[in-house]
Amino acid sequence: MPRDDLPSAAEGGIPPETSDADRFTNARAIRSTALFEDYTELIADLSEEFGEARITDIARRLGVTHPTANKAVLRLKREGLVNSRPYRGVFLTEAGAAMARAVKARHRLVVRLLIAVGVPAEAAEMDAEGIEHYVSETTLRAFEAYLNSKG
Amino acid sequence: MPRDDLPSAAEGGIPPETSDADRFTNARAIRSTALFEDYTELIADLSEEFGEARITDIARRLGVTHPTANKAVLRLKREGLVNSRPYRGVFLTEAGAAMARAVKARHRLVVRLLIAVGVPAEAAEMDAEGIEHYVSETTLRAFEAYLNSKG
DNA sequence: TTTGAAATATAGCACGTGCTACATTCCCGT
DNA sequence: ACGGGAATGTAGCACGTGCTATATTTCAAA
Ligand SMILES: [Mn+2]
Ligand SMILES: [Mn+2]
Ligand SMILES: [Mn+2]
Ligand SMILES: [Mn+2]
Repeated sequence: MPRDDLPSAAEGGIPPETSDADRFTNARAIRSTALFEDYTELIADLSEEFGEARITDIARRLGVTHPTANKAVLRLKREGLVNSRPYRGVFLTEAGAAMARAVKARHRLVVRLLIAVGVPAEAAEMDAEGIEHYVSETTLRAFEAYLNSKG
Repeated sequence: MPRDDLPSAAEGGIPPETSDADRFTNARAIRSTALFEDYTELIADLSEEFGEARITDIARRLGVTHPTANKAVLRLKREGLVNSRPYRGVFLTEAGAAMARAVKARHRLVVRLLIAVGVPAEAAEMDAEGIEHYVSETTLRAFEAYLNSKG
């Protein structure tokens, strides 16, 4: 039977529109896609710079070892985000390229917003790498509106 | 030997102050502490509401199963952030309470900042749950300054 | 054309973070 | 005081994300 020496968490509160659990569940879901977002964005950058994305370059840019990058690329492949053949470069699929575009746009917008509210550029760049993944469409549009309403 | 049919990533660029790898490494480090931050903040909330934090309540608020919460609490304990005895509640240590205070302050500040730049309250609450963990001290101070410079 | 160093791949370890299934303990109502 | 349902704990699975060590492949210089 439920305890009742202490007030139950289930009773006594107006049911909030968004429960705590919803927020945390949302954050967990995003956490599991954040790595893919960073990879696709990076692969897009490398492809533009060098014409292809090599495992070694991916690993060095991310600050991980090659085996880690290689394993991640296999997961990206399984998810249909990249194409790759052994000992060759990694290339984004259409889905991967679409993700890369979205992530890059978000990344830039977050940095711009942070700088606009007075965050030093250095810190803005650093923090944006994590923040970007958690910014919803709604928030993104608000950032855009805010930046447009300025100089 | 290095390829040279394509320009190497190592050459040809001014060494940037903060490398890409630094940003990603920083984000990875934060990701590994984000869960602890959410737990300590939540345990502080439950302790204030009910006088103690029970595993079941923690699990329900986070939207995970009890075994998951239980295992996480064991990790928190190992890290010296909580005290707990079998079949009893979970209590923050001084270190845990300090973390909870810092995280809660950050959480609130992030929500306020988001709302201040025009993000709807609902989205601000949702996004802040992920964003909060990646906001550095520098950025935090910038947020404070920005909010003080407003009504 | 041979060959060796760089690049890439694979094997296997550690640990985190989730789950389900099952065991144990607690404590309220009777 | 005791019986049973709720709470808590534990075992074990899956998979992600990192690592080191080792094997394999590629390609440009000799
Ligand atoms: Mn990122
Ligand atoms: Mn990014
Ligand atoms: Mn959080
Ligand atoms: Mn929080």
